[in-house]
Formats: sequence, C-alpha cells, structure tokens
Amino acid sequence: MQVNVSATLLKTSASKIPLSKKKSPIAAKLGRGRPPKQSLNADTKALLIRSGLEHLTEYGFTASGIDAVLKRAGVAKGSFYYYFSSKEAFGKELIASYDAFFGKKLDAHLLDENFEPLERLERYVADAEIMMKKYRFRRGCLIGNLGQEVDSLPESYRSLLNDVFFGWQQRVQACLYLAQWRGQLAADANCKELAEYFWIGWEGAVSRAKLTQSVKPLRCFFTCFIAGISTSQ
Amino acid sequence: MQVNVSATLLKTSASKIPLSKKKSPIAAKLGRGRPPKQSLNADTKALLIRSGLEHLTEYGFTASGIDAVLKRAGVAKGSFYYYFSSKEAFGKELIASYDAFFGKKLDAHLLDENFEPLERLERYVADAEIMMKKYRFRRGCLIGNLGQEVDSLPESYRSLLNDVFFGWQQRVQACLYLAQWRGQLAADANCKELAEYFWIGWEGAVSRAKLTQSVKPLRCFFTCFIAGISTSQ
DNA sequence: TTATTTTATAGACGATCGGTCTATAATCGC
DNA sequence: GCGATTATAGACCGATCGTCTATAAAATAA
Repeated sequence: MQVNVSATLLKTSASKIPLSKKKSPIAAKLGRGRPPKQSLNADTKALLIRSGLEHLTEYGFTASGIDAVLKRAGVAKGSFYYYFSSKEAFGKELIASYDAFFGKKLDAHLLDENFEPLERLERYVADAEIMMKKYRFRRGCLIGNLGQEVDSLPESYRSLLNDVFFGWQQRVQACLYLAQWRGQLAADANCKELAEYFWIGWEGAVSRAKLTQSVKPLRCFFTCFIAGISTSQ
Repeated sequence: MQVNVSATLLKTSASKIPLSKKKSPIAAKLGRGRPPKQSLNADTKALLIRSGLEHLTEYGFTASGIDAVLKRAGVAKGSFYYYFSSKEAFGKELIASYDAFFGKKLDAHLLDENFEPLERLERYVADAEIMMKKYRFRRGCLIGNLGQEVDSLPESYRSLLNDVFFGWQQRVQACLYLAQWRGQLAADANCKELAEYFWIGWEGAVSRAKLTQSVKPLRCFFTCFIAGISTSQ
C-alpha cells in the first residue's frame, strides 16, 4: 500500500523533473533510513564480507562490482559505504578475513596429530578438491586471484598478499620439517624451498582447475609434488 | 546540418546541466579522415595487437580498457572498431597472436638440437627470467592471466585457452619423451603428466614472480621441478 | 584527367555501470 | 522526550564500452 504510494510518487517525480531534490511532502518514503529492528539481518557487515568473498574468489577484484556484491547480500549501496570507506578498504578486510579463515583450515589439517605430516598435506589437498567441486570450480583462491591482478590493484595490496603467502608457506614448511624429523623426507631436503615450491605450484593448480573445471590439475600437481619430494633421497 | 540538429537536441535535453558540449562551428577539424600515406604507420592493426598484448599481459582482460590500448598505440577509436568488431574479437586475436609468438619461442628452445632435452627446458626458463626482468616483472603470461579471469570472460575463451595450454604441454611432453629416450629421465616417468605438471607449476611461478617482483619463484620452481623428476628413478 | 568507390581515421554519442555522497529514518543515550 | 548516532535507500557523477557519423586519403573507373 505505502509501497504503491511511494512508487507512484517516484515515478511522477522522475518523469517530470528528474533532477529535482524535492522534499517529499509525504515522508512515507518506505524503505528509507534505518530499518526496523525486526529485520533479522544478523550482521550486515559480515554479510557483505561473505558476499564479497564469494564474488572475489570467483571473479577477482577488478571484475567484481560493488553492485553485484550488494545484490547477492541483499543490501543497498548506502550500507556498503557505511561499513567500508572504499572498495580498496573492503578488499583489505576480505584479505584479512580470508587469511584468518584459511589459516584455520590449514592448521586444522597440518597440525592434525592423527596423521603423519605428509598425510596431513594430502588431506588438505583432498579437502580443497571437495570445496572446488562443491562450488563447481568457480571459486578459486582469493589470494591467488588478487596476486595475479596485483598490478591493477592498490599498491598496498602487494605486501599484504605476500605476507599471507608467507604465513601459509611457513605452515607447510613446519609440516615438512616434521616429516623430515620423522624420516619421511630426505634429510637433505630443503624444506623452506619445498614449501615455497608447494604454494607456487598449488596456486597454479587451483587456477588451472578453474579453467578446466576439473580436479585433474589438483591431482596432477599433488601426485607429482609428492613423487618429487619423496624420492629425493 | 544534421549535426546541428542533433546538437540542438542534445543541448535541449542537457539544458539543465551546464555541460556545454560545443560543436566547433568551423568544421576545419584537422586530422579527420584517412591520413596521408607518408605516415609510416606500418600497420595499424599490428600496432593495436602489439599494444593489446602489452596491456593484457600486464593487467589482464577485464582491467584493460580499449582506450588505454589505443592511447599506447597512438591510435583513435575509430580505427579499433574498423579492425576489430568488438573487444571480445580483439581478445581472440590477441590469444592467437600470443600463441603463435610463444609457440615459436618454445620450439626455438625445445627443439634446439644443440642441447640435451632437459637443458632446452632450462634454457627456456632462463629466457623467461630475462624477459620478466626486462619488463620489471610487470608482464606475465597472457594465457595465464586470462585463464585466471576466465569466469568473467566470454565463455568462448575457455576452450581457446585450454587449447593453447594443451599445445604448450605437448611440446614439453615431446621434450620429456626425448629425455626419457636418451636415458636422462626415469624410464617409468609419466611424461604426459609431468608436462601437465610443468605448466601448472610454471604458471604459478610466473604469477608469483609478478607479485614478488623477483625471479626467485621462477628459480625455486624450476630447481624443485628438475630435482623432482631427475631423481625419480 | 575527373568522378566514384573504397579504405581508414577522428572522435562524438548513448547506455551502462562503478564508486561516492546525500537524504532520511530507526534507534540509543541521557 | 530529544538530540546524537546508526544504518539504509538511492541519487549522482564520471569513466568505459561499443556504435555511429563525419571526413578525407587512396584506389579505381570513366
């Protein structure tokens, strides 16, 4: 009812004087302003971050428009710029959020004492496979995506992304050291370099899995990676 | 006359906004039309492709605007849409051009009988290092870039990119087979899979080299790759 | 030569979309 | 209650993409 009224008003004013900033005589503008509490919109900011992660893991930063993120979240633009000062700031929060989420996942696998170190890595990879399949190979790695387009991004992103990769690398490195300690990896293996090597190749594998829409690149990578390090003795 | 009419219409509709788009009264627009032959503008189309390659290897497809490509080439828009029906068509020609260029480079190295097969691969990698340094780690691999953003691209691009990768993979595969034939690679090595593995990891390494602006990822990748395949016997 | 067609360039234009900002309303603190 | 704060709706501006017209050199035909 009120909805109809406001729609009519809008249409009228729009057709006649599109630029007029009339104070609408009837303040019955529905939808404007802060909505009633009953909206179970738990946390708009968290919603936006979630939506942003979904979009950016799929399309990257440049190709992701604010509007699309908002639409998926069912939120209006005004809210976005209430919570984030800019797309750049939004991206930084996404990086932090993704890093936190992903770090936890990595730890859950790589510190899992129920399995041998290299098995833990394998289980992480298997988990990633499941997730990629679940999202039909549309979502990749946020950090990998942003890393590829870093030259079109705010320069401040570069070190952020490098730091995230470094954190992941250290986790894998620790895992490899443990394997080495347990004699499951050659004593002369360079765990630091191998950890770096792992992430370099893994990001390539995720990217290729998106392109081919298949788990094959992930498996190819991990199979060869393990074969390569386990026989170097 | 028609010009004036349209201008008038425009002015009317835009009368509200003081954005006077003056049509210069004198049509002495210099530079209009086909330019004199003396312009040694060898081949505008080739120029555009070259400029496009430079841009897209650096920024990818989505982040590269037509205008930027034109500006770098010193060409006006009219020419662009004379040679290419759309940005999508342009991108396809870029892919084809890059594939041709890159295929030649690969062949030059991988078929170079002056070196052993694995040395040839190493020499390709060394060449890539030089090129990345030369362009200050700003230009990556066009196919890798587009592959990463394939979900934001025309769907027709996906198979194109896959095909290009497949062609490169076959070249490396042949090189590995030769190494195997010469006893420089384990007889039971799976050359097909290793060739796939190579490109998966190599693209990851190029991407990371761009991010870190360093050759280290390239070297890390190749060192570990070679170590992994040469000891698997 | 002169007239006509073809080739190629310059850049204005409209539609759309990204990011920012303003207006507005619900809620909170006192 | 009543201002201050919180949070949302959407208008606005500028940039970009692709189309379009105007223009003129070059090629071709008469």
